[in-house]
Amino acid sequence: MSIEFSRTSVSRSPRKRKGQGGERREEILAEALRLIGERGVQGVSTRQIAEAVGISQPSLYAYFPSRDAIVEELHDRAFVLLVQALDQFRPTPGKPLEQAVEYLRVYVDFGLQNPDAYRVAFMIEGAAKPKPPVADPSAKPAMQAFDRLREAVRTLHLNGGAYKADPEALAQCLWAGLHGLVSLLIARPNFPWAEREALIRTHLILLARGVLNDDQAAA
Amino acid sequence: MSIEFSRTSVSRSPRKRKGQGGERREEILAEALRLIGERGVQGVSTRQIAEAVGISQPSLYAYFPSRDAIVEELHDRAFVLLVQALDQFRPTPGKPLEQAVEYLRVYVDFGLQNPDAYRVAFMIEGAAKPKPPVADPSAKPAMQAFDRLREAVRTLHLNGGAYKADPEALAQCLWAGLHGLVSLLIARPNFPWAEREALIRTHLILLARGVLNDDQAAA
Amino acid sequence: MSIEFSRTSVSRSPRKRKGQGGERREEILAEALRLIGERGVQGVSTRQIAEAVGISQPSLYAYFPSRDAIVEELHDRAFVLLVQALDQFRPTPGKPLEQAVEYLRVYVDFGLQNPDAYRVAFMIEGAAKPKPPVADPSAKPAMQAFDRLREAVRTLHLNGGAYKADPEALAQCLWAGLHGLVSLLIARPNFPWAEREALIRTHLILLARGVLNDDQAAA
Amino acid sequence: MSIEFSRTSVSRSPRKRKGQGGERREEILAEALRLIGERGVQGVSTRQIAEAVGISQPSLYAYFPSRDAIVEELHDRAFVLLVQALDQFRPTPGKPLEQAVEYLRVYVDFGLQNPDAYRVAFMIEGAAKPKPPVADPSAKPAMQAFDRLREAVRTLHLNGGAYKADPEALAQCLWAGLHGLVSLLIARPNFPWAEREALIRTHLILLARGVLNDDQAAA
DNA sequence: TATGAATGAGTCTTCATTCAT
DNA sequence: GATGAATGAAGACTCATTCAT
Repeated sequence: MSIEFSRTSVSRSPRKRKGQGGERREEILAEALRLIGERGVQGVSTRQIAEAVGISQPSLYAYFPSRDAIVEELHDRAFVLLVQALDQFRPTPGKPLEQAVEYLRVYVDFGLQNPDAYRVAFMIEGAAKPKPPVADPSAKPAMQAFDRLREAVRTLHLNGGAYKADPEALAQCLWAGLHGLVSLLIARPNFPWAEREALIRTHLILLARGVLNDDQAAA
Repeated sequence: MSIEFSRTSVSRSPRKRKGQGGERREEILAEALRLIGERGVQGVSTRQIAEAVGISQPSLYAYFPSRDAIVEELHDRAFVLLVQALDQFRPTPGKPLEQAVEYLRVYVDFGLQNPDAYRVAFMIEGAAKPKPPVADPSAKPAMQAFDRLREAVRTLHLNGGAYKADPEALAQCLWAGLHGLVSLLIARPNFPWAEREALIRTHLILLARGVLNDDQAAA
Repeated sequence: MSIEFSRTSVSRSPRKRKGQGGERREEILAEALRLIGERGVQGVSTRQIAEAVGISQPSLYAYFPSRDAIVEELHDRAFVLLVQALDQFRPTPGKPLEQAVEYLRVYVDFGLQNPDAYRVAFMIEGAAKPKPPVADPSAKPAMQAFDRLREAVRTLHLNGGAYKADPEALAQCLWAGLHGLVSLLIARPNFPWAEREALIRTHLILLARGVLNDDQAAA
Repeated sequence: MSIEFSRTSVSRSPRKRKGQGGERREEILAEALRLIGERGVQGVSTRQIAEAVGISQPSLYAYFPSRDAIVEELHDRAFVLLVQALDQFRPTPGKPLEQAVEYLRVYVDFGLQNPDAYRVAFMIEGAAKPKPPVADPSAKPAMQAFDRLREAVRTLHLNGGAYKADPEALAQCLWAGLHGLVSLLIARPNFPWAEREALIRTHLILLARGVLNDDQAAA
């Protein structure tokens, strides 16, 4: 699963061999993401992107107003992809906990299979710009992604029992737990990790059970 | 709790008003850390550090052979500090789980009280340099920090019961869980987090219980 | 005779007032050569070159990948020019020795009329980089220049008599003799040299006769 | 034959182990010369010299007013050494030409055995400073060295016959011939030189015969 | 005699961006 | 759409030198 987007939706007529509006744009995004994966967000320059795409440096500015705009778009798209992946999940019948583990696994797999996208989405140590908080936060793809986790928590409890802890907090714990594993696996590939499959499964069960049985936790 | 070390407390002779050997060095490290917290590792230049300290750019090179050496020292120091914080923990009598929560809380508090240090230690999206793996990895402070978590898992089980899951994997899950929360709280201060105290407590209980009762998890 | 090449004469379209593709490039090379003549290879910086050309420092890098690339191009061009000069020589009828003197005079005149080029070609005290020896050395312009001297020695003997000494060694002596005079005249303009014309003529006759009559030398 | 100087003449009392006035000075000169041989005149910094000697950078300025002063002293000393070498020559009985060849050989051997000194003396592409011509040029060691060659020419002709060419010009030709070979052998060690012994001998015979028989040359 | 500290000027090079074409 | 040319600002780093100690 690579991070190429709905290039199908834009246009079809193969008039020009190259360029063709949206395609170039996609190409730029794809190369930028690839390079970011290789060298980190700050390590990628417009020069490098342009060269990788095969266009001149200023030509980038025909598609994006600035370098940051490229990164930002990749950022947003990554969340869209994550949401898509989560939404495509269809649980296999079984115990709620197993279903939850399967669901969380989608998150983990997304991160591990799209490390570049995940990096761009969650791991850029940006200038921590005090960006004016968005008017409608839920509109931002980032929030949509978190919504899924919130729903997951609700679902778990609908099927499993009442909870005591704040469900919002529980969802945030879930997110933190997932993010911790994914980000460390991506960022520290040389760490002497335990066998990956067992590690992930152990982690997910730990998290899911924690959410499911939070009544005991708060006790 | 700032990232200054005892070595500053040693120098005695107040010969020079400025500089005084190690002081300037500490000052450089402190300002560098502060700036990194503000702008990210890659966003800080030697120029900025020098200006912040109040010395000329070349003067930095009297104390450090390169910019990376500064970052590396901050990196190592951060781990040392973390280990120190963990080692200073003295449990209050009580249930093992509560003690564990208290212990993990040290990790979280360290990260939240030293966000810059934590950033430098765990959140730099380095070029992922394939640095030749160190001869004795356990010597690196980074590993020493993880050792504490490994011991924590062992302790939990000594007091609480046998486990089924790989204790190494469990320790890694613990780390991932802690890191996820700390790194997100640091990196996304604008996120609509739940009330912090409750959030942290919920998270730590979730993790500690998960480790303590992993026998059920693997069941 | 300046060190500009025919490639400048090709570009035709006077689209841009400045730059115009190759022209800027030639300008850079010309100014660099001039400055090197003034201050030595190591004494010239990209700043100075850029200023002399009237462009910004970074603009140099649109034409050359590095400072060394400029020097290298000047180096190679100097040899090309020397070879061209030697190849354009057409002997006036006369005694072989006189013809040889005329020919060697071309070498000397080239050096004295293009002191900067000669400096770059033969007198740069490089880091003596152990540059990996080129695969086909004869391809390098430097070798082509020496080939001309080798041929000169052969020609002298074809017309003049058999020799005993190694003709390769003789050619090298010739080169050394020529280079000694040219390089000293260039490098030590303040030395109380004898009248230049007489000096050169005496030197060239000495060398040519030495090559022509080497049979006696070895005797 | 290395380029250490009359350190004997300065002081003898071995009071201080190190330093002792002149010794440090000699050490500095020696290391500077060595480094220049390795990296070229412009490639050597005061930092490197100081480090090689084992003193601090500013300490150099206790012995020399500037970096250039070090180079200049090395320059002058090299000439002194060359003159010494030439003056120590004692001809073995034999033909004048053979004696001349032996004498010129001293020059060549000096250069090849002291390439660093020779470099500093004759091959630095200095800023070609328009140094105000010295009041009494013959006082400068450089001139003294050339005097020896002038005498050599005179001696050759005293023993061998009258000459037509200007003896001063002849001496300069001799110098140029010698310098050309030595400087090229030093500067281009990778050139495919003929067997060195034969090359040198051929060259010297060529030069000596040229001077001896210049009457024919001018004919 | 020696030096630790410091620096202004300078090194080469890369950056994101603009503009006329 | 696209680009060749250009640039101000900044990047890390080295230089020879000074000065108070």
